[in-house]
Amino acid sequence: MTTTERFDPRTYEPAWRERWAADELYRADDDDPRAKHYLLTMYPYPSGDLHIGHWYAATGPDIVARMRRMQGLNVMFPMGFDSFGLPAENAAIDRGVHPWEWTNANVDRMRTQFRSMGCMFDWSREVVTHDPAYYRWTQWLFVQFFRAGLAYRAMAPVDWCPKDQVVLAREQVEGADRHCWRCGTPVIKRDLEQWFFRTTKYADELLDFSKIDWPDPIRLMQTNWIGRSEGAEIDFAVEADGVAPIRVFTTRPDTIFGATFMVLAPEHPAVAPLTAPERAEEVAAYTAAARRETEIERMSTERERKGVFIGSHAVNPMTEERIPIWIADYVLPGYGTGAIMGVPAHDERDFAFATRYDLPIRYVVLPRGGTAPQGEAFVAHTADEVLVGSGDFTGMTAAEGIAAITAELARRGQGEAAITYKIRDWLISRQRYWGAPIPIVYCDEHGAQPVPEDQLPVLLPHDVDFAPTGVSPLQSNEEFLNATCPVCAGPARRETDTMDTFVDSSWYFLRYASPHDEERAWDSAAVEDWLPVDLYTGGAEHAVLHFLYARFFVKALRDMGQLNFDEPFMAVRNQGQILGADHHRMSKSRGNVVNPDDLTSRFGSDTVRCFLMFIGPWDMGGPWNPSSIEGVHRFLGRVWAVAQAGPGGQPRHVPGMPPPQSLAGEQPGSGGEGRETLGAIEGGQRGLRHATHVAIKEVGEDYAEFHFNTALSKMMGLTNALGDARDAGLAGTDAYAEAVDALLLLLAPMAPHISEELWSRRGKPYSIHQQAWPAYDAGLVIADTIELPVQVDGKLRDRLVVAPDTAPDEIERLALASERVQAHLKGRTPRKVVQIPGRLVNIVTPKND
RNA sequence: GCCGGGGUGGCGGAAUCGGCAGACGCGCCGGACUCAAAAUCCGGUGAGCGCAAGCUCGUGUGGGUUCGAGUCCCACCUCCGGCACCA
Repeated sequence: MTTTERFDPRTYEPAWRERWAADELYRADDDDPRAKHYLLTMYPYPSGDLHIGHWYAATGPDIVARMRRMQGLNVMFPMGFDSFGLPAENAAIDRGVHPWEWTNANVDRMRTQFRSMGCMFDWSREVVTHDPAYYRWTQWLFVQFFRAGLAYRAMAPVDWCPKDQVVLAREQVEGADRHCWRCGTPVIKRDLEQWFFRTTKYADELLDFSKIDWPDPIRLMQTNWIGRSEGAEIDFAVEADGVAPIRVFTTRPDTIFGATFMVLAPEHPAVAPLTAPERAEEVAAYTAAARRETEIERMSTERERKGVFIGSHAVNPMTEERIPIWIADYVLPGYGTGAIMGVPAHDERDFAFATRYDLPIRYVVLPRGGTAPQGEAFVAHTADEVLVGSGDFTGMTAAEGIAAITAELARRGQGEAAITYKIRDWLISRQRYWGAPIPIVYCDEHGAQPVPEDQLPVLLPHDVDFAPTGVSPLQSNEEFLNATCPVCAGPARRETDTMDTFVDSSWYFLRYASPHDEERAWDSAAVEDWLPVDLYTGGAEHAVLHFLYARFFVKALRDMGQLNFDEPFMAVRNQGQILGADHHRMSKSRGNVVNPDDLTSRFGSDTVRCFLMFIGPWDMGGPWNPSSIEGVHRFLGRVWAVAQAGPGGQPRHVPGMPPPQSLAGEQPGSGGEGRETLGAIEGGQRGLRHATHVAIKEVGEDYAEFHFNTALSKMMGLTNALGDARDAGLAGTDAYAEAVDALLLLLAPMAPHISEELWSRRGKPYSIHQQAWPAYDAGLVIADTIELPVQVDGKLRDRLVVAPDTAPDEIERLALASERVQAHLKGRTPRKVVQIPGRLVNIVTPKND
């Protein structure tokens, strides 16, 4: 060994990255005999530059991937780009750059930036969704969905973003003001013919999380989004010739005796035939107003619960009473049957409506022995409510009433038990250019026909007019428009909408298994070997978008016989979001985006990685505050020093860093007596080995649980112990060498460069990233002595230092013998002594008086 | 309004099958080195009282259970995220 140079990551980091890449160190081989392990982190949208959030999101799973590989698994950790999407098209409109050029330039730049992170991505499997070699198969999948009846075209009231000039999926409309997820503009409703995927078919199965290990918040969000409600559908006859009974949905059939009116959504098909002539004008005005109103305007009138009586009556099948039929926009056309029975006594919305329009309110379910409340609806529903004024059903509990009334209606053919869901089918067509064209042609004779599979991909034409007009730019290209009907070979028109980019990302994780296959979307053997993904990481903001769509895709493809598993991702972990220093989401417009390049050029990649992992719990994120990055850099500098300390307690001088041990053992009060690690050093090599093996155990456990911040703090602890050991003259010992080797191996996943560099300098075989993960010795994890706190009445009064296996009787004797304990006992005899083995002793004094 | 997650030193955060609150780091104070500075190293650092030994208080607020509560229970306050009239 020669004199250690100054710690400067810039001198070795790029060289190691080049060597790893040249050696294809991270390539996942299909034929590798070790157990396959598929670890995936969400691929990014190529917006232009990598920002600090990308680093944060990728470093966590990279650490786990590296550890798993050291633990002997054949790990695949791929990366790619979700490269279709609106920003590319907006760049074309704003700057006149073609989306193809813009996107390719961004992908190239971000790929380079990604490589500077030192992640173990297997770039040989890269997937880029705007590549025709990829979207060919996205289109092929659409055709399979179409043939399976899971893709269909329908006229529907849809959410339309007036700024982006495009329809949106329900999942892409956010907030109380119903704004576009991308640009924030409030959406409006339009009736348009659109393409849908039949996600509702899988509503029930999507509620089943029993096979997967996902974060509770995501499971809850999906469960709420799917919104399963059990109840009944009930037919109400109407007093009008030739009009069928109106079917309502309710979760509370037990309250039917309190149904004193009916409300239809303004869009309900029975409104027209049931509107009395004298009410026609008012009904038309109300319906037109409801159609015209934006969601914001509807919100502002939310509490008013306005509606119009349409002049007809229905008959309550239980009371046989005539009840008026109203329309109101608080009844939604797309949920349930678009019609409700109004039970004002037991529903707050119905109550407000009945109060406004002076409709009868009749309480039919009450607490046992209770009386009707005044001025409010009674909506409680527990085992303690009973039916009143409900004919033969009076006296039943609410639960019994639900079952009995549903059964009676079914017996009469007037209803049945029913389940409804909030989830709607996924609207996937977009009136934009930069996406995979929907592979459909329209023939006058044969209607919508899928493009034959051997004609895929339907290529995006280069030459179109990007100006947003509300119809797809593809309509401006005549050559693209004209097609041939696959049935009759006659002239046909091509579909010009493209697919939602979430379709691309609903199967990209399958493509990684065989990314270069030109014959099919994926090689079944490879997919069966690698899939499902063992562990997937990404942002929780995709809870009801990507995370739900991907599950739908896998279930649908399973039923088509294309896949043999039920869930795409066996385990999911969500990272938190790094916010700007201003506590707002990072965005170019806010100017709060942090560029990692500035940091890496100063501190190197390892420091930035470690710092990001040290900020706090990985799933929490938080506002950007780089103030403590220097501390993490100093830590790596200490690792650099202790790993290269020479034997004989004479650490080498590090140029630029004065010898840190210059005071050791000479200056009172400066030798580290206050250090917690001193106990370890006093125990000599055994103490250092104890510290080493505790670290091996705990760092491994922390990594596996994504607790990177505490893992790093424990490695700091081991490094400090090494510093003390060096200062105590242990630098040449076996225990010291073992501790340094262990520290480097533990650090390798988080700081891959410095660990490789120091490993190499210690003359160890290349590469540290191919070494086995260290094992700990359980015997060495146990300390020689433990310190037991001694409390009197729950307050700390003294400490005992004993061997871990000291008998309880002996501990009690020692505790009671303590002078400080005796001082607090003041001669009293303890009432009892509580001992928690290995944790503490508490001496309880007699109660006063 | 409904659902979910949080509130711990000056700061980021540790510690929850109830058991030494504040690990680790930042910042700050003091010291070593230096002509000086930077860098580095060593020590101190929750608050109050005390010369000290030590004592008291202290995890959003108010109650409770317990030998013992940041952790459990009840009632609140507050911040963040999700949903948006779902019958």
